[in-house]
Amino acid sequence: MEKSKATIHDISEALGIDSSTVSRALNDSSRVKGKTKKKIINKARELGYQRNSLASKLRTNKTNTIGVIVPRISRHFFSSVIAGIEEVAFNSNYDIIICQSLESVEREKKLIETLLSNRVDGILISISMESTNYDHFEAYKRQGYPIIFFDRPCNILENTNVIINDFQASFEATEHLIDIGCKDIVHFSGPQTLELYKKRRNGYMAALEKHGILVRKEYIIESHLMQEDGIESAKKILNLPKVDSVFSANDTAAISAMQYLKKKHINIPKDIAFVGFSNEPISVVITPSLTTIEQPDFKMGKEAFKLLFEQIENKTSQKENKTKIFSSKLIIRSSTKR
Amino acid sequence: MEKSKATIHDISEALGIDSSTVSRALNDSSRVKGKTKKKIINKARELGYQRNSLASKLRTNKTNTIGVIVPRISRHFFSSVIAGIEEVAFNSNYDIIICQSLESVEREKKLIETLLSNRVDGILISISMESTNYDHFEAYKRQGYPIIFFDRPCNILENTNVIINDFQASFEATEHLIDIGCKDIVHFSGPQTLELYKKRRNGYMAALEKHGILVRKEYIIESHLMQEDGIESAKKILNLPKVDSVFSANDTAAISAMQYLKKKHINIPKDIAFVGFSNEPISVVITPSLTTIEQPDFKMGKEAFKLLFEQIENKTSQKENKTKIFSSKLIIRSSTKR
DNA sequence: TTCTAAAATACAATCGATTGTATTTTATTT
DNA sequence: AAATAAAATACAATCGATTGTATTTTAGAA
Repeated sequence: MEKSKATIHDISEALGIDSSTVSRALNDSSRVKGKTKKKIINKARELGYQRNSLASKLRTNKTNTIGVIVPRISRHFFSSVIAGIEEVAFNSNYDIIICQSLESVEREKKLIETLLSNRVDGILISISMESTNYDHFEAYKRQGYPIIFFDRPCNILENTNVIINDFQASFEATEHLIDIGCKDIVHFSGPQTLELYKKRRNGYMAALEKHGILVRKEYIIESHLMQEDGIESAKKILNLPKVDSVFSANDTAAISAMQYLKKKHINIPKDIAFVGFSNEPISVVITPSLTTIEQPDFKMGKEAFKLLFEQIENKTSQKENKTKIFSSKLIIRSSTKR
Repeated sequence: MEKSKATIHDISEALGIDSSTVSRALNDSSRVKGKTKKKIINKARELGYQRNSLASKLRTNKTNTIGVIVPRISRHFFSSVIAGIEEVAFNSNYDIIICQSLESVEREKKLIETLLSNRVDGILISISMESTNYDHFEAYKRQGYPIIFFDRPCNILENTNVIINDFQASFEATEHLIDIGCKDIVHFSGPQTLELYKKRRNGYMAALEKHGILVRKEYIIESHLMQEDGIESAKKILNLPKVDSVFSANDTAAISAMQYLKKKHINIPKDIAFVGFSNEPISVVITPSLTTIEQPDFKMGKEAFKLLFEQIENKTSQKENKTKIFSSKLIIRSSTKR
């Protein structure tokens, strides 16, 4: 009984004014004039009226809502991107639904289904590590459904990605290690199913090649780059003939590896120097502080929303690839100071 | 054109079967038997049918969705609580909408309005620091709207909170400092509008009193406990006559204060010992590692959802206070080792 | 074969808001 | 006062799915 909310029809009845007029009044239409409008608004307040968005969205076939899917919300990079998205979305009068895939494709697919069944106007997504094929994305894309990928791009036709120049960033990071005199450089790499990690690995390899350093397969350690993977990778390092530095494709793995090695009395950066990726807040707090790559997270979020917004509003340009590449910045800290 | 999705009526027409039967078939009702059901399901797949949840929710007046509002998703404690909520929600076939208030009441109110207009079945919330009065919550509560508070409780009548024993935890934390020989203990406190911070402060004071230590007002430094507040508070410490330790009501402020003091060549824990609150991942990485209080975040999330679920399903017991208090655990690390 | 019960499916109203069109009211002009 | 235009408001269909009730079909019994 208490749950039954007042509707425009209750207001309509109470005032003897048609519900269409009530609707227009509440939407501030010019077709209802001041006096009537005021009466309606007052009555609405009196009855504790609150618009039923479900009905409204159903009727108008527009939700003014977008879905945002990230691997995990606790990652600083992602929460910052979300902050950027929210800022612009708020100004454009869009709501956002935040979801986390937890790196599982299955969950990712289910989330997309849910978002679509709720008829969000578009989706911003950073795909999960588990995603090995892009068929489902391709299907949405083909239907002309507005969807934009950020950070972790998706290489399908006519697709829009918002990314950084991962190759270049990794190249610079690796070159920085070479500059300080490193030769035996390990790379912590992520799943090669993700374009992102391929590019980071390629950047690493290109830097080695440029400086005439042999690329050794066993010096590229692939994992999911989670905390526990960092420890495993650190153990593997200790079994390699000679290692003087690590370029990790993310901070999380770098940091847990550093901690493991510190416990084993290995001096960082003297014995092994470290470069991470993403500039998680933790990287400045750890001792030694971690050299890493800063991404323009907030700006990426803003841009991603803007591009999605364009796709939503002018249905025309959906087929165009508008990939936007941001540049990142190497932040040099103690973990590479010799 | 492409945006116009297939509906049950399209399936109905294509097969010459009434839409009501189609609806039942897709909902796996026993009123439609195997052969018809199969035909319908196949056609649905063929047409790329996808249920319109908006219509369904509107009709049934049930969304199977709850809203979760936290101050910020990037806080480890909150993202862990959310993980707990999601786990149980998933099993109960509920969707969750994650929102962040960013500690702003205005935003918080707007979020609640949006959630309600989308007719979520209930709300889980950890209120913002800015919230000074609970009128709006009281209103929902009075309407019998299912809403449960976690971590940061809301003291209104017949309300359910999922919290830890903040008084006890703070008492123990402070006593631990006393145990290691501290006497001049500063407390970093949060806004006293929040019950939570009052309790933490009271726990601190009670411990001092128990051990015959005078409570000095100027030793209680109140702020929003953000990163920049930690630095400000650290500066204030340096102006106090004598300080041998700090009990901070959260890790964030403790950590930024520690970093500031380290730069000023103050030895932690020798000169000043530190205890934080929440066990953020960063607290174990910083040097020295931070003694802090671990909260059962994941379990709290699970419990919060369960209680909300009960309220949603048996409308009867909504008026009952079922506050659940979890116990926390002091984790002793280097920042208090002498 | 006819009748009856049960099984299967169809009909039609409904959820709450929106919106194109129609109608009524008001104001203006002659 | 009548005619007309403009302003204000009412009517009714619609969005897509659900569901109580009614009807038709099928199967089994007499």
